[in-house]
Formats: sequence, C-alpha cells, structure tokens
Amino acid sequence: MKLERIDANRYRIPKTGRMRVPGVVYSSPELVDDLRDDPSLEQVANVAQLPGIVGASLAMPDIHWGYGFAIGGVAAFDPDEGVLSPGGVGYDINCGVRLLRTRLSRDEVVPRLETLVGALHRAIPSGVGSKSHRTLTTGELAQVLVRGARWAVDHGYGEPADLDVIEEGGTFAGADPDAVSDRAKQRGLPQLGSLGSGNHFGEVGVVAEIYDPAAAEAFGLHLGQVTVMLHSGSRGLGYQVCSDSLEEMLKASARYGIALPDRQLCAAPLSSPEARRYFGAMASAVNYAFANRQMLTHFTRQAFAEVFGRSAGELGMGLVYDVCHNIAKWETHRVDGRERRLCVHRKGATRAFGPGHADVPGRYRAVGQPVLIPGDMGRYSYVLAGTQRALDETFGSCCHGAGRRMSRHKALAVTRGRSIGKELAERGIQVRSDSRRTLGEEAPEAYKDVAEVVDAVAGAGIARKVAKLVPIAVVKG
DNA sequence: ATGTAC
Repeated sequence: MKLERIDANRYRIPKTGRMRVPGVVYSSPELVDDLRDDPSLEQVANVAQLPGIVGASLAMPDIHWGYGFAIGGVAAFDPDEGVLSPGGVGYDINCGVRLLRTRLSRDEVVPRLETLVGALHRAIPSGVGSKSHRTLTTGELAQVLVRGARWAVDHGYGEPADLDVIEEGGTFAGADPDAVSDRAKQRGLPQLGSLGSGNHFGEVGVVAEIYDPAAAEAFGLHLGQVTVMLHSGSRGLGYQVCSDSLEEMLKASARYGIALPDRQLCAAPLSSPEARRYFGAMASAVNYAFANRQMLTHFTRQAFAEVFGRSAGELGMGLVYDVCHNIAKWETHRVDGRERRLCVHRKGATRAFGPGHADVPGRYRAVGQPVLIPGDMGRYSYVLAGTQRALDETFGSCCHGAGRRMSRHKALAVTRGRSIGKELAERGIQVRSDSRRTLGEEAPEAYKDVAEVVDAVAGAGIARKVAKLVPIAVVKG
C-alpha cells in the first residue's frame, strides 16, 4: 500500500481507483514502518470507497486489522449521500473506558494491594459468558436499552453526578429496543454488570507523571494518586446486535446498489429504513454498555469501601470521564468552512473534542474533553485532552489504546510455559484472572508501546498529554 | 470483542 509522508505524524494513502477520498493515517516514523505491509491499510482504502464519505478515511496510530473497517478507523458520512455500516462500529458496540479518581495515595494502597485485588475480583464478575450478580427482567432490560447509565443510577448503582461526565450523559438518544432481536435480549438479561473477557479489565493505577498541570487539576488528578480504569462493552447483547445486522445490511447494500470492495463493509444509506433500524438497535446496545460500566463502577466502589473501611464518597471515588470506542453518532463538524451534520463512525477510536465545545462537560470545557488511553497491563496508560485541531482534522477523534502488535494466537505461542501473572507480580503488579489463556493473549509484549501511540497523536496535535498512570493491580476476564 | 463454530 502506497503511503506518502505528509509530516512526521501524518501519512496519506493517495486517492486511486474507486476511492472517493484519500486515506490519512496518523502515525510516526517509529510506528509507520510496521504498518507498511499491514492489511489494515487496505481496509482504510476500502472505506474511502463508500458512498458519501466526507474528507478522508482516517486511521489512528493504534490501527490494526478488524472486521471490514480497521480498528483505529474514523469515517464521517454525509446524511444524504452517505451510509451507515455495522462494520464501522464493530462487534463490541460501545466498548469503552472510564476512569475513577480516589483520595488514596499509592502508599496507602500498596500494603493492602492483595486484599484489594481479591475484593475487586470477587466484586466484578468476569470471563467469557460471565453473568452479573443480578438478572434483569425483560421490563428492566427495555428501560436499560433506552436510558443507559441513567437507569443504573436510578437503581442505586452510582450517583447522579456520574452522568455529567459520561459521553452523551450516559443516555444515547435514538435507541429502538424493538429493533433488538429476542436472541440479543436473552443474551443481555443475565450479563448487565459483568466485565467480559479479552482486553476488558479493571485496573488500579497510580498517577506517575503530570504533563499539563492545569488540565490535570481540572480532571482532579495529581501525582501519587490512586485511580481505577474500567474497560468493558455491551457483552453478548452488542455482539448479537452486530451479528444480526450483517445479513440485513448485506441485502441492503445490494438493494441500494452500493458497490462493496469487501462484503464486511456492508452498509445502507443513512436515510434508509435498514439504516434506521440498525441505528436504533446499535443505540440500544450503546445504552446497555453505558449501564454496564456504571454497574461495574458501583461494584468497584463497594470493593474499595470494604477494603479501606470508608465509603466511596469519603474515598473521593468520583468519575473523571467515560468514553466510547465503538460507535456511530450524529455530530456537527465544520468542513471546508461550512457546518455539516455528519454521521461519524469511530471504531477503536475515541472522541476528543477540544476546549470550548458545548458537548464537553462544563467543568472540563476550558481544557478540553478527557481522552482516556489504556496501554497494556504491564506498562502504563495515559490521560489526554481533546484539541481544536482534532475538531478541525479528525472530526474530533483520537486513538483509543496501544493496539495489538501480535495476534492472540502469536501471543499465546510466545508466552507458552510462562506465568504472566508471576512475571507481573515481580514487577509490583497484582493480576487476577480465571483464565491463564487470557493472560497469555494479553501479555504486555502482545501490544505496541502505548507511549509511542500517544506521542504520535500528541505530535500531530489531535490530543494533548495530561497525565501518565502506571498499573499496580489488574482484574481480567 | 464473542455462549472463541448454529
């Protein structure tokens, strides 16, 4: 794939063949060499062929191969000419990350670390097919799908102030529970309030470095402070929504004459009933994921309260922010000097709205939206802030994590016979998982160095570095 | 990511 250097952090896939727009890849001299033979670049070029795509088919520095669209891809579509594609959202609809602050210091937590990680592991149901502490009734699920995190708060999981610092306030408009299949609903009933598996985690970290004191203060972060990051999504319900939609979208692509370079890019015109139906189902799964992370937050607070003998309020366990990684949403962006309503697909990408944007919570508006970037479980994670430049160039989007550098299969092969838990414990990181296999697949070396990814987006100016977090305890599926 | 193959 031809990749032209624009500057140190921007590379162009020139518009050729049936591409309607060029591709733009955010990367760096360090990361770009590994990318040149990567099939994900072809996926970026394929997305550029879809009708109504605006500006460019974008890729973030953590890009890797995904279903149809690359993970780490961003694409915006015109309401009249454009399309909605389930592959542009992904299987784990509204997979996302949230960060909690505490008033605890590293020195207070480290002596109790084994107790804490045990309590978190008990409090947070995890693993493939994991079930929640509570099974919903069908009536409750219908409410969850429409109200999201607000439903959870109303039922005692967390506090109203949490909602102020969740994308969309924790309730995504446009949900249509009737568009969600019975099978998806059945899968969702027992799983609300469970972590899942794979790269999902709960992580206790410590603020190890501050790059932007003003933004860190606005986010309530300071050196030596203990934080908790949660990464989870819409579980089996979201998976089933995606799966159910693909067949219908494939038919729709044929019906509306959309030429597909890859069947996995199946899509329907944004104005079509098929797109409306998928949007309603996707939005329902988005709300399920918001409610899920809200319940996991409550369980996390309970575990801390139990271990430290003080309430979550006394421990200062407020929510910093909650970002979506996999979503399509209507947003207004200025394109070539004109405000346009666009449907922005982010797949393995984070919204990163800059200072002054009305959708950034008031307490953060002066510094920009918090952008939470988890790394691998052995190194570090970052807190960034969105920028005006992101709004100008990437539809207000940024990277979402380290990105894999090894397939799960390869990671298992290179970690065979090793104990990843023991290796991490020797480095001061307590890990609890019921699955040795998950730990092998998720070994730190299976991921790119997130510092390089973050330096690429910061270098490009589409986010600003605020703080670095180092892990001390991790619960995994 | 995922009742890791309906």
